[in-house]
Amino acid sequence: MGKRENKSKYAILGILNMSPGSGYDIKKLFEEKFSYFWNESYGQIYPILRRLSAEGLTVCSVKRQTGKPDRHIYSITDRGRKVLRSWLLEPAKRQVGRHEIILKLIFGDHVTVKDQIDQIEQFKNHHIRELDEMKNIRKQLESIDHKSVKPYWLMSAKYGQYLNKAYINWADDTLTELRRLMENS
Amino acid sequence: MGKRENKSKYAILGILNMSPGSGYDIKKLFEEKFSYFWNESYGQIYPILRRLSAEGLTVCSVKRQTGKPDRHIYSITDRGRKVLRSWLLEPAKRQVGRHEIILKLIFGDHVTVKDQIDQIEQFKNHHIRELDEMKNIRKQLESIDHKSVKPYWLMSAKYGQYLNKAYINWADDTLTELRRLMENS
DNA sequence: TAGCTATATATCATTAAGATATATAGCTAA
DNA sequence: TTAGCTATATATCTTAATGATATATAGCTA
Repeated sequence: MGKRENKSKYAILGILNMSPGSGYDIKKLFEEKFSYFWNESYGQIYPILRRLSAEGLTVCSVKRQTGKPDRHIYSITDRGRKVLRSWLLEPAKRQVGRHEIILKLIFGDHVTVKDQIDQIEQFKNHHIRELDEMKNIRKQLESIDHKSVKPYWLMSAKYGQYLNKAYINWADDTLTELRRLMENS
Repeated sequence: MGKRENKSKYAILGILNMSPGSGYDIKKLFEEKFSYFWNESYGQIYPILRRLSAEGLTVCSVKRQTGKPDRHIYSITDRGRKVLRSWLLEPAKRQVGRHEIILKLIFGDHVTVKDQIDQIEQFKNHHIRELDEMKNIRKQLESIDHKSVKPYWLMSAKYGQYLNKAYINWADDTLTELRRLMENS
């Protein structure tokens, strides 16, 4: 049994709880501020916004514009806040995720060790860049001084740092191993 | 542009390249040996197996059984191996993944700090258990002595260890921060 | 004997991701 | 100057992926 939940629904409610906005605003926010740990597509956002209003969890007001399409601005309702809250209290489910790099490693007695090394190096470089971005985000966050909200954003930036460091350390470890394999062959 | 790729297709080809098997075998293998970094559902496996055979990347032989449904055993072909190989050489794409725990943290100025602490503690416990499993897997791998294949499995077990340690360390860090927040309020 | 597990294939409904369609305005580089 | 890019804004379509369920039999166990 165990109903299948639409996570996007709660993610969107959460955003609207921070401040009202349009589908376009929501998408932009996910891209700019959440992209390291969450994404939403228009294919989810627009239909869900309509459904949320139909369910009374949000209300929509239309702002006419000239030249550009009208802005549909959604705000969360008290019912919406209640639904969001009960989701926040449920234990967070872990999503397994697909770690392509590991699949390729395991299947890769099929390619050369040199090819494997290239793979891992690209992987490592990606995470070095991402770690760097995380450090910048953290620096920016530490400079602002918005009580109450700030600590949570800081924690999430740290999350990114911890993870990226783990990826990089694993890559280094694996690269030494692979280089040893290459020499002994 | 940039075609959308079906990763499951390559994952399944990779499994069949290790040894021929049925859809059921493939599912079981993913659950037993890959579940920490990759999963496949029947909804993907069976249609893809048929498609692979239609494309000449696998061949299927039927083994009649009494009482149980016939076993459809798929083997990879040379063309299949070529397709797999070219995928293995492409740079592994990173999937962003949805880190529910972070969403809940950021949205959670809405629940009590105590609730947040409970969330993070559950998260931490989950990863402590998983780290433990990883250590066992690694111990088992180190006891076997299958040249050539073993190192890749070991590297993937280490990957799990590095990641789980990062999750646990982040959780500890975050918990101290949350407890400080609770005291100062 | 009722319920659970294992074997085995198959499909269905959702959920999610990614790409594209439509339309206008403003900016920029050939 | 005009062709192309970026930004604003909504909307939809296809494909991929997940999770649940259907069907059917055998063997084990409480």
